[in-house]
Amino acid sequence: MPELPEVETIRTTLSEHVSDSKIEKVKLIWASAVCGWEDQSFEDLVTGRRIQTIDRRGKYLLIRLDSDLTLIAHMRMTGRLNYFAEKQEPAKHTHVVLSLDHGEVHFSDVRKFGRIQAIPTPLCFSGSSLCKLGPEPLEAEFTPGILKERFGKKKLSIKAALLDQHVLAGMGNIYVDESLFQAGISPERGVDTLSEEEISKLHRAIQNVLQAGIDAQGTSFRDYRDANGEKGFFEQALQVYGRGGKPCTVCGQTLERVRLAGRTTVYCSSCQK
DNA sequence: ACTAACCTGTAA
DNA sequence: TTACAGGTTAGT
Repeated sequence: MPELPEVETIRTTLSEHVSDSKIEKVKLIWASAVCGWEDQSFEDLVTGRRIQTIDRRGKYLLIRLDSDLTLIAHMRMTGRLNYFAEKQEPAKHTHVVLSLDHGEVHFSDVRKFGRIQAIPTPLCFSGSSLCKLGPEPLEAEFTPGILKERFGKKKLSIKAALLDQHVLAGMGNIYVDESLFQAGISPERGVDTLSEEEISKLHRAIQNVLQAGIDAQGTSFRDYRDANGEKGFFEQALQVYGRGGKPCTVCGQTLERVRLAGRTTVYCSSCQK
């Protein structure tokens, strides 16, 4: 489900409620959703800790606890983190309940792909999947030159390259298709065929689209909700994702729907070359 | 570089 | 009944 804008929205909406809260109790309804550290269980590590801040890296949430512990959470397709001010009976598909000194956080996930892993903070970027992630697309250090460098001399479609979290962190199927549309580049193009100008255009499109997604609090095409259970409204702004067979909003031509890099891909063969 | 696997729900 | 869904990983 969530890509960078959705994860960022969960981060901000959850932070508002839980910063400086103490986790008094951990209830595991489906224990495989969590992972402890070495021989210490998730419950033992987390119980009694205080939540400090929440960071984000790509599509990962980093929930910083005191005593140098971090919870690395990934929502995958349908994961949710919800905050409730009052004690709640866990809804269907809720796997973990964190009882705070005020309120509760519920982690739920219909498809059971999402995970929350407890790890010592100093090991966050060396001992986890975070260490190999590509650059953060909205940070100042991310330039067209860096994007070109990340593509290297790979022999990949631009669609596959942008979906690869080691190339660039945080993009998923929605925002890749939208960025390529805005840049006027066909998803089938090989990364090695892009000119400097096209890479610059793509760089700008990526930043525009992701920032617009954050401003709209994400895309709730299906399941996505923020920590308050609210939908995002970027769906209204989608130009291509989910619009295969419909007319292009710019030129009116019917949008193509193909399978690329294992994912459904929608684009306008007239506007995107 | 592609496919299957991990899961459940929904829509065709 | 089948195909497909916002993701990632481990296999060919």
